[in-house]
Amino acid sequence: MEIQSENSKEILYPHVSVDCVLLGIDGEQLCVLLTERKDAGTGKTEYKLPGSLIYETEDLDEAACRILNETTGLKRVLLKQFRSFGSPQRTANKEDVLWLENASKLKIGRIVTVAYLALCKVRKIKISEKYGAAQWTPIASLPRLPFDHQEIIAEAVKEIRIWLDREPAIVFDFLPPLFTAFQLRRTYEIIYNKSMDVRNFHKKMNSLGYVVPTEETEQGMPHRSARYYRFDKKEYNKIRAKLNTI
Amino acid sequence: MEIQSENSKEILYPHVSVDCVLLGIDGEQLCVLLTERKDAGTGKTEYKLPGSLIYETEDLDEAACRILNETTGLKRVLLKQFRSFGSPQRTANKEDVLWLENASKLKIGRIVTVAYLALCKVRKIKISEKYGAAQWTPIASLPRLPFDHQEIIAEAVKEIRIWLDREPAIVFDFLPPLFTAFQLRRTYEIIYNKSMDVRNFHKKMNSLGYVVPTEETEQGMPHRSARYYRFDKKEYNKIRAKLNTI
DNA sequence: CCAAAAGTGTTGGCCCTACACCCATGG
DNA sequence: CCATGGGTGTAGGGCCAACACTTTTGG
Repeated sequence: MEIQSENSKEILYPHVSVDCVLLGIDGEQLCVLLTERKDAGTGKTEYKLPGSLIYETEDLDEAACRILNETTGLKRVLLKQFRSFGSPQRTANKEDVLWLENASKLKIGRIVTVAYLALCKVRKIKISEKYGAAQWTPIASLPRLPFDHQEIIAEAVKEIRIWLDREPAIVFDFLPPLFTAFQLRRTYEIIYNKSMDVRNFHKKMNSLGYVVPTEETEQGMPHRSARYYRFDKKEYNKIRAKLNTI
Repeated sequence: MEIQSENSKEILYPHVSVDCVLLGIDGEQLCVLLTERKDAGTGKTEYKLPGSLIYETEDLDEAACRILNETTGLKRVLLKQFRSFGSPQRTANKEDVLWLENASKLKIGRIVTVAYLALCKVRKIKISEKYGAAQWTPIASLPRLPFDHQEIIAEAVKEIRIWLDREPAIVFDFLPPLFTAFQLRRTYEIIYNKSMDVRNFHKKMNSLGYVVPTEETEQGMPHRSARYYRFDKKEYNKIRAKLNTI
């Protein structure tokens, strides 16, 4: 991905946007990061997916990284393009269009949006003020959202399971560097929405090779302290590389 | 998908296009359907993926169906959106842009394209003349292609395996209604690019439940005649439905 | 009767599932 | 000492991979 000059970045391309679905786990729930927008008429606070029109000279992946960075302050997060949405009905709601026209200072007709997906540690998000405050919201209790953001989120939730099947390493994006077996298991349980057998989970986890036990343990629990594990990325990549040569 | 009036169909949206990668198996090779385009300058025949700008009031899936129909005469083929391509470099080649401007009568700047994938029986394609003649070309020996069509095809080939893993029924889109075990096995071998054990393949095929033997056999072979099998879509959907309720 | 491809069974390994008890810690 | 969650082993079943011979047919 190349660095763009500030100049070329100033021209928006008002036909294509990028929206980012950032998923995270907060306690017991799968959450999505929403940013605030002020309603043009009522001034009421509403929420939307972090997203923006793309710039004239910007690649889609670049735009997604930029949005992520502007919204969360994060860089180097693995973003995956997962689907484009282009129904002419997307801009059927006049309030949504009006809001976007105010925000972009451009006449908006139809917009095709390219949706990206990323997994995050809920704690890591720093609130950037460029697009207003960001907020983690449980998937199960979303507010009314503009455009087809509801549908985009629903598709994203379906997509993470498929993605996780092919790239198991991404679960660790949900977790801190040191995590307990319980945390990892609970993460899987929340994503796949089913409970898992504790013993089988331990066996599987230990057989993987890239989830390695540390000597550290959780402190101050009212019961036996849990061991911390860490994700060994080098080992993971070694195993991954073998797969690709088939 | 709704029917559009002819009127609204006449206005093109010169910022987003849809390209279709139709894959088929011709004898021993994986092939892609390309359409002809005349080079504006030299008048030389060149090839490209079937594709077009979208119309103002057309959904992306609709556009993909339209293109498929205009190119091949086929309807009701399962098309899957698999990725969008939006590098500003896509329109770096001036010849490509010039050709598109002539074809569309519109000023072309940047274009984001949404790529679709479908599997076809090579025999079934009727040549439609709206976009020029269509031609099956082996993936292994593609000519020079405009824009980033080469990259799109490469991604499509990666994508079918993933798709096939999740939706086994799509192999039958490659095959005639009656097919031999050999044909089905060879289809898998070509797609996954590895050979398979004959006995294990038969066992697996027979255990599936939705590949059912018929009483008909291949005739006129200089050896024992092979049984024809058929795909039982009802049975497949029954099994599929069970999966989704988990 | 020969060449060429169709069709068929068995075995062993691996992985997944189901299932119950003891261990360490804090209060 | 008790309540709470952490951590462990084993047995059975299903699925996959490896492997060789007999059958049918046309020429």
